[in-house]
Amino acid sequence: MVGIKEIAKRAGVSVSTVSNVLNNKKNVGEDTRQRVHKICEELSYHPNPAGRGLKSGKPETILFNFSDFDRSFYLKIINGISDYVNDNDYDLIICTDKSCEKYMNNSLTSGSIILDMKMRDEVLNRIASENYPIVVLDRFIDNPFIKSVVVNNYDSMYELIQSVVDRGYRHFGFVGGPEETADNKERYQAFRDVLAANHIDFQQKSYFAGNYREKSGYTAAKILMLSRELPDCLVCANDNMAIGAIKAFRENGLRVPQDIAVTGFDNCDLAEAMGLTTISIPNYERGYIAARYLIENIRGQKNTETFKIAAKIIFRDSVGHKK
Amino acid sequence: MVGIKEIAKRAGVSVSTVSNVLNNKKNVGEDTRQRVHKICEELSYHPNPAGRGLKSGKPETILFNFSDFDRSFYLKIINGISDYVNDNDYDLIICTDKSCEKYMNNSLTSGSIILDMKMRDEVLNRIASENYPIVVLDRFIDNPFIKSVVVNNYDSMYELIQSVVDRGYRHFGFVGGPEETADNKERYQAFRDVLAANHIDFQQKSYFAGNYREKSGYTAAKILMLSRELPDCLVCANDNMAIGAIKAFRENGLRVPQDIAVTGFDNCDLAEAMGLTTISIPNYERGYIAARYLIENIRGQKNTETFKIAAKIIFRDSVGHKK
DNA sequence: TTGTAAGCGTTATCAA
DNA sequence: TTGATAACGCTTACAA
Repeated sequence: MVGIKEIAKRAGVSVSTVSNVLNNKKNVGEDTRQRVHKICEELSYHPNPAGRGLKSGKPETILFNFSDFDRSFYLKIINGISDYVNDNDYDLIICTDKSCEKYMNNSLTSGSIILDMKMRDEVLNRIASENYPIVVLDRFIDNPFIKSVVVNNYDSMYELIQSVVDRGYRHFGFVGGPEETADNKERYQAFRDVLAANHIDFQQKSYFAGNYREKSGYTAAKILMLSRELPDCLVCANDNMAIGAIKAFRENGLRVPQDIAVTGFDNCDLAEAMGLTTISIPNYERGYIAARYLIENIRGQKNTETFKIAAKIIFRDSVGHKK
Repeated sequence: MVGIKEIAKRAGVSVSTVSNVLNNKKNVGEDTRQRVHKICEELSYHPNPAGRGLKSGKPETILFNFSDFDRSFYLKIINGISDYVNDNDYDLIICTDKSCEKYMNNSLTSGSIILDMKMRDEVLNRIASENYPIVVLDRFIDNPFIKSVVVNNYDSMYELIQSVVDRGYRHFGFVGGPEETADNKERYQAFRDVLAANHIDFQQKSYFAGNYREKSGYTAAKILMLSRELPDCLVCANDNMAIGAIKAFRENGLRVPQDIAVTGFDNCDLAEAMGLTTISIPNYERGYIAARYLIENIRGQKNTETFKIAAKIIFRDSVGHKK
């Protein structure tokens, strides 16, 4: 592995001069600069971030952490993060599991964006500091060094369900996501609040606990079909589960929306093809904004007010009009 | 940031003892071991990989590099890599752009899996070495330290097109991917070879150059519809472009497959919903296998024979039977 | 304008 | 069973 010493030797200068060239310090002669650059080029030398970070603690790199491979819109979030980060001359590394804690220190990365729910709040509270800011997606943490970027789940879900009620639907089922997650709680609460506001009854037996995966929506629908009376409309806390439910209904000869309407949340790639009524989350923008706040905070700003992203309701064929 | 010194001080021992505890050396007293572990726990201390890598050069971490966010099956590849890597007590970091070269050295990572075509062969040839093995996906590099894991594009495409010919189709169009990529070349070659074997004429004007994005398939179809005579079947080098083409056809009132059949390659999420006849690449397995070979080579094996993954043909409604 | 040397957090060697 | 110390690749005072 070619290092700074090798470059220095070949250029006939000291390592500090090479370092100065690479860090664009002005105290170095033009000819020396040229020579060093040329040699670095030839040997395709890249400073080792390990050595660099160890010393200076300013590793122009940020970390993104996620782990749910079933949620394909994550790629859009990564895309948004990646674009902002590149435009601002930072690097991005992504970790997909708990081991990312090892990289969350300011000799390797200068801040993190966290999406993985497996990363506990308490751990983040311990790691976040004056010189290691963190941005969390889809949850709220009250900490002066952690900024939350969340989707406005409540308002958009409220509006969607109210529209469905306006179309004449009165009997609802609900398939929830992981119960401890903030977004699931808000989506469910909005759903319940609309029903209450419209004096519509909802029984606990019509609630199905899922995990945001397609399979769990499929299973919920199968169970639902065993019951005596089907609801008019099955509200799902995300698209994957809604799609699973639609598949189950169709397999059993039920028509969507004539026999039962279905709604989702996310507007994933498949939602359009399946004709699913859902709520569109601007994922690219979400990543972009998260990266922007993180880098601003790394650069000294202290903005940790929670940011709420607006979502957009999209009506498609999976909901009709009930006379 | 809490480091080994802090732990040593609190435990009343030297840094080397702490290091020995953390690396499970046997030359340390049981009580000392316990005490050190307890303190690490309390402070949630993780050894800094920068310092560690710098010294020992054995950073149980591998790197994955990709950058095309439009290809959502990449998540499945990452999933496969992640699972194998975790099962073998390695860590995974992912880089999405050229800056990953910085992390491709054995003080930070011990090997890489490369999917991004923007990473040039010559660069990889320079980086790969005895103690930095590389696995490349979807391309072939002849280097004793680089293993290629590729999809058997040719055989599966050949079989698919022959089946389409068997169903009576005789007039073909082709939408290609980036011309320099190996997979596009093989898919196109198989296509041409089937036509030749069946004495079917193919004119250059029926070839459309795309870039694997949906938009380019859409555009190709739009252009195609301007020509006097439509082919019976439009063969696309991947699903995204096939889906773009189908959308364009439908917008113009053409029915698939009655007016024109369409085939893809990849079996992406949308393919099923769109009823697209395509070739299924086992992506999870692809990632898993790539990670397996990489880690085996890191551990001293020297297996750089090219590995070909079999793909599976899936007939759906986008191809019918031509009388 | 350039070079010397200390120090970043860790592991490895060797002495105690 | 432990501890002192050099070394890893790099940056940064500071000296020349």
